[in-house]
Amino acid sequence: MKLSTRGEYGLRAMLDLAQHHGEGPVSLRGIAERQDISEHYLEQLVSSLRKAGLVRSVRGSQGGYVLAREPAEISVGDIIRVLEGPIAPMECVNEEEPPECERAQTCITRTIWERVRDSINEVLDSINLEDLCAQARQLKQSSEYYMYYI
Amino acid sequence: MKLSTRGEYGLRAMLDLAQHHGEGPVSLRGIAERQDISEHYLEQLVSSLRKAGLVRSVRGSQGGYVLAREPAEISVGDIIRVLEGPIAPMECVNEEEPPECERAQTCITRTIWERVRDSINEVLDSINLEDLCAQARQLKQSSEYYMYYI
DNA sequence: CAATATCCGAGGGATTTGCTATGGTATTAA
DNA sequence: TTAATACCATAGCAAATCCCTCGGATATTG
Repeated sequence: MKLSTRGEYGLRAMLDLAQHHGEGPVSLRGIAERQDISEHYLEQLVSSLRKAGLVRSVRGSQGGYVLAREPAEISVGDIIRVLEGPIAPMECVNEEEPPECERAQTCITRTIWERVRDSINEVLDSINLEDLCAQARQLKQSSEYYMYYI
Repeated sequence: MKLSTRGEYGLRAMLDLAQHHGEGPVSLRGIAERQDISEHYLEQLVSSLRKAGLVRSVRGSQGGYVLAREPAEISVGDIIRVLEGPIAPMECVNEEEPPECERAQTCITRTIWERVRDSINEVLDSINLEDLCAQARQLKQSSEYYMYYI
């Protein structure tokens, strides 16, 4: 029941882009350094995000990536589902490619997994990148306040 | 973000025990046959459940396993956490063995995983074996009703 | 004693994860 | 033109995890 690093790194990269939103293209190298992620690995993740339409790329020197929509318009769920595939604690409740299962009609435990799936999606969809940016600003401010009084 | 077969099989085995609750020890072979699970593999799962105090064993001929508590007193969460380990979409929000993480104090995304973890636990803890038995009885009845009118 | 069970530890093949490596091509700012 | 960037594909691979299997030892009933 763990997320892989794809989701973790990808979300951190997207948050990084959100924090630089409006400042022009952000290079992969910059993200990789700030987030301490292998640049090459990150390339694979961002490629998925681009194909899914969550980021746009700007090629050439001084190029990089920008968010394809406003931070408030991109939910954590959008990002995680691109990088990890559809949320489903069991294959049998995969919303995109529901596999055949002869037990399907008589399976008691199945409704549990549906409820788990829905509740995860609800949480992930309730948080967007703007929320996370606001949280980051708040955290930064409170730590500066703390520094001031040392 | 998948559960392994440990959780799936283990829960089905526990449901099987709940459905035979009060009828004396149920053998692994019986469970394995009804649930179509390898008996040897099931043995390992049930061993964990026994060590966790969810089932009691009766050794020897005519032996088997019985639930250690009433079906209504055993939640799906109890079972899944024994077999899959503590629910945590990311290691950093593992409630039992929180790993050290230098980002911990400044990590924005962490709160997301905490909320996901809590919502999964909430769902799993809201369902117990008696609920599932009731659902199974209902399903059986409605299918018999259906058969009657064919 | 024989049959039926649980109990236990070791092992092992297949798959997935989390990268790294290689070697480019295409595009653009300066 | 040059440097900096995105873009692409393919391959490899060590480590971990998953999903069991195997071969017993031990306990209980009849």
